[in-house]
Amino acid sequence: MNTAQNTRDRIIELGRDYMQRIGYHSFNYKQIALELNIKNASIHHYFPSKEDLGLAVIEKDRQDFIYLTQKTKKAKAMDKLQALIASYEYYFREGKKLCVISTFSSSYNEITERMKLAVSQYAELVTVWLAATLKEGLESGEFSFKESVDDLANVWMAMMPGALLVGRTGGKAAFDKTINSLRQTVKSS
Amino acid sequence: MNTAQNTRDRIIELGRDYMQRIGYHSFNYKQIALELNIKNASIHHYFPSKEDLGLAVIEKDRQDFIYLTQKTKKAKAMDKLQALIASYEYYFREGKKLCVISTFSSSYNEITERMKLAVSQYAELVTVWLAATLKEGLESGEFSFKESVDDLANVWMAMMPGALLVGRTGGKAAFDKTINSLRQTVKSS
DNA sequence: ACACAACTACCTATATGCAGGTAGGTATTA
DNA sequence: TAATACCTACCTGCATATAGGTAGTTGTGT
Repeated sequence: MNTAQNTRDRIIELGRDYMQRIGYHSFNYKQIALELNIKNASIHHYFPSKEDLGLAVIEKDRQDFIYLTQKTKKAKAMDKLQALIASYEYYFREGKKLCVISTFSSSYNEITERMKLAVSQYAELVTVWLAATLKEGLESGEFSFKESVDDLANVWMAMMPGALLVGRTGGKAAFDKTINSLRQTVKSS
Repeated sequence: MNTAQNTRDRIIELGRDYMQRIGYHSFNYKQIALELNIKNASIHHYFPSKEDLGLAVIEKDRQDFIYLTQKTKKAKAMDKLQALIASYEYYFREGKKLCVISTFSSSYNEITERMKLAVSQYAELVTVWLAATLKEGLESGEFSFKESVDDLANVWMAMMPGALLVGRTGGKAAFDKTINSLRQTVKSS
């Protein structure tokens, strides 16, 4: 997904990266202005307010997720889940980042209504996809678990960002353990 | 634990509350100065730097956790876990707060080394207590699960804050579902 | 083919506001 | 009289945002 061609796209990519690392509010225009060799004001040319950039980052990430789901459309259920896990492993490896959803969830009480809506809808989209994928794997006999599909989708939604948080304080070992436990949830009994 | 008598303690309590709601960096001295009817500079009298207050908040929360473990020392394993869960339910109910550990984990890449150490040690303390409690319940026959005690402790460490994050975007229903699934982990087959 | 209008992608300079922090003073209590 | 618990009055730095300008490009009518 790192196909940033023009300045606008590069701002979104860099912005997303910083936000995932240090959070939406700690991130500032100066950092990316410096890296892109443009001025602070030029970022305002593309994104008049910080909220605009925040929304663009959420939308970009949502598009990337949709792309991931389409790319794996014909894969086995486990491979679909593994594709998602892989991106989380990438986040952790590259600077202990959080995912975009948990980044904005962390700042949820201090973002605008439009942003809250955007994150919530994005989170719902992922939840629905997870539930569908779990159901698919269950029906094909690939998975085995006792919880309801919806409940397990919820568990995944909580544990994936949870693993990233735990990994920040507990290091790679803690992160890996959590992800492994997560994989086991579809192979219980 | 809300037994704030003197100004110093009240600053810690209010500081903790704000940090859990909006994060360590978004929180500022003015807010609590206003609520306590003192001036910004007076907070610096007790906590010369923001880091000092951050460390005090972590330490206070750690003490509260230790108090919880001692209060439930002779309780059944499930009641111990339930006591911890209850505080998370309280966090969610009262303003969609995060727990202190996940609050600082969220800001992990932008806090000082001393704070990182304090959070990590605190997280380790909780993990160890969880593992001990899970082991206790398993050996007494109260619990039943197939994972290793350490792995399941890790799952709890990830899912409790995860539930709070999920609850922010998905509302009370999502939070409750996740917590229920968490409870089921000690009763699987 | 050429003049001119309009747009894109930046720039400089500056306003505004706020956050963390300090210096030094006062009032109260032990 | 010394410590404690505040205060007033600042400084500094930085972050978001705006106003207004320039250089180059693209489109359009005659």
